Amino acid sequence: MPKSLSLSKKKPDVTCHSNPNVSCADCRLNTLCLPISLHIEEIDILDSIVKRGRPLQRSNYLFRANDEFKSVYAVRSGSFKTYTLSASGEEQITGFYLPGEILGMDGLNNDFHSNSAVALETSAICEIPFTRMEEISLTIPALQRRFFQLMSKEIAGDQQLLSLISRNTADERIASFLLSISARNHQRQLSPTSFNLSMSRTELANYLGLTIETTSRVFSRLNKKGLIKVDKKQIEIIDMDNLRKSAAA
Amino acid sequence: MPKSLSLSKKKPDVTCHSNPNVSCADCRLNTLCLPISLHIEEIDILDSIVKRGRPLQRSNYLFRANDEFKSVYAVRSGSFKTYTLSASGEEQITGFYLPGEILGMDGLNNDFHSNSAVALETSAICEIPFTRMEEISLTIPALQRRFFQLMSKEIAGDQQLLSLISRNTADERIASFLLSISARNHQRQLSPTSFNLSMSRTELANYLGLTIETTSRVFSRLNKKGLIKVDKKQIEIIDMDNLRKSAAA
DNA sequence: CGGTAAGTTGAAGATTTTCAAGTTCGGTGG
DNA sequence: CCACCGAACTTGAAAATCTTCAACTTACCG
Repeated sequence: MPKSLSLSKKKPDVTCHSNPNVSCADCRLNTLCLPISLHIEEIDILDSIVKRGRPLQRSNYLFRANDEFKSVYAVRSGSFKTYTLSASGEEQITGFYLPGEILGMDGLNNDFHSNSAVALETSAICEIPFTRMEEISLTIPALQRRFFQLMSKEIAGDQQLLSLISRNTADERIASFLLSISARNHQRQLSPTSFNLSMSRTELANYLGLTIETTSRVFSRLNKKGLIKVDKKQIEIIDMDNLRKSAAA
Repeated sequence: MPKSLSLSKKKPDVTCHSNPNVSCADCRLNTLCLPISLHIEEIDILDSIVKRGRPLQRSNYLFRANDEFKSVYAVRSGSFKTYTLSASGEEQITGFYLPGEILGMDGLNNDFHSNSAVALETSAICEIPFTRMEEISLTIPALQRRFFQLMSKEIAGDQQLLSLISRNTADERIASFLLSISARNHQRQLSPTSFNLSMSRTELANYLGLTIETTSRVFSRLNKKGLIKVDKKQIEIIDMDNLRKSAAA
């Protein structure tokens, strides 16, 4: 996806969030990401342990299930999916992660990741070594609290998804999903009505507990009803009010 | 809510886990609960902030959605369900909690509980004031880590449930659920093959994303197949191997 | 002992899945 | 630059599972 890709090289450009030179203090995502509610000195300490690597290409793994848990990761640009394998070995997508969101917290349970994480497009991440973070958390209570919050939010998100899948129809699930992406884009100063889905229909179907055919049919239906305009992965929300009603359930 | 108020009267009976006088160090659940991997001195510090209250009766609330978040709770005896309300106001049960399990972590996100928690039977709990726990966590790294682990486990559990609901048939869901209860009982030195479900069919159906009728039919079917013996809420697992196969998917 | 809540069972209906056939897109090589 | 190939997606029709509606039985509580 045509997001950024600035491959460093040139002068520091603090406006571009995929630039590996941008510190947490300067990062335009720091109102969404881990640093929320930290003071500037605290942010600098956090910043000192963050590793900023080169971008991952589409379908590259950030970590795999059963990898040793060492770090959590903040999405700097691009997007990721995480998935677990079900008892029978099928992929179950557990989340999509956008810039400013944290992934990898599934690994704290027993020192190994239970999920795998894959880049859906060219993406950049900030790696936060967990042991280091734990150490500095002991001296920055706000950071400890923030991390608890993030995990709690993850739980809340999973529970909401659970409710969505277990109580709502296919149309409602897709509509809710689109509204979720819309809202998350809005938080990032991106258009809430026009965006590009970085995941395939298959991945979306999997996430929402549907088949690809049903998912495809729902997109066609919402398109025909005039609630959204679908052009492959490019989505435009035409009638937000009625899309909300479709999601309501 | 009728929390704390430890009645403490008679002589300490360390064998009974619903006795409010049992300290963490003596509690027979301390290999499951928060104290895992803490040293004895650390357990004593943790113990000093734990409030042990009188039992809650069936259908009493431990906390309600939108209550201010103050504490997390360890189940001492009995059992609880937690639930959220969906967009349309329907109850979505998010978990069942057995002795030694921790609930209430949904509240860290924004200082208010997103779930409500209700006793399914007469139950006792240990209340752990969260601010106090955060404070002592700063001096007991193992406790901080343990709490991260518990939250991570909660996430893993939710994701597994998600996968179960979104990929498995009604029979598989019920079979998996029974196996889960069986395993958790086993951890508590209770019979893994004979136990009493503390939740109603309606609650179980809700939790597994089914209707009560389907749930009832599945119980009848598993009973007829000779995998389990159902007598109201009393369940006996007759053929563990085939029950596992039924859950496999 | 009666009344209400909980659970069971049957039959019809509905949504989603499965199976199948196309279509479109995107990349690759000629 | 175009043609070709596979992957992704779309659409239709049949099949399956689950839900809904309904009637009935059983259990629980005062």
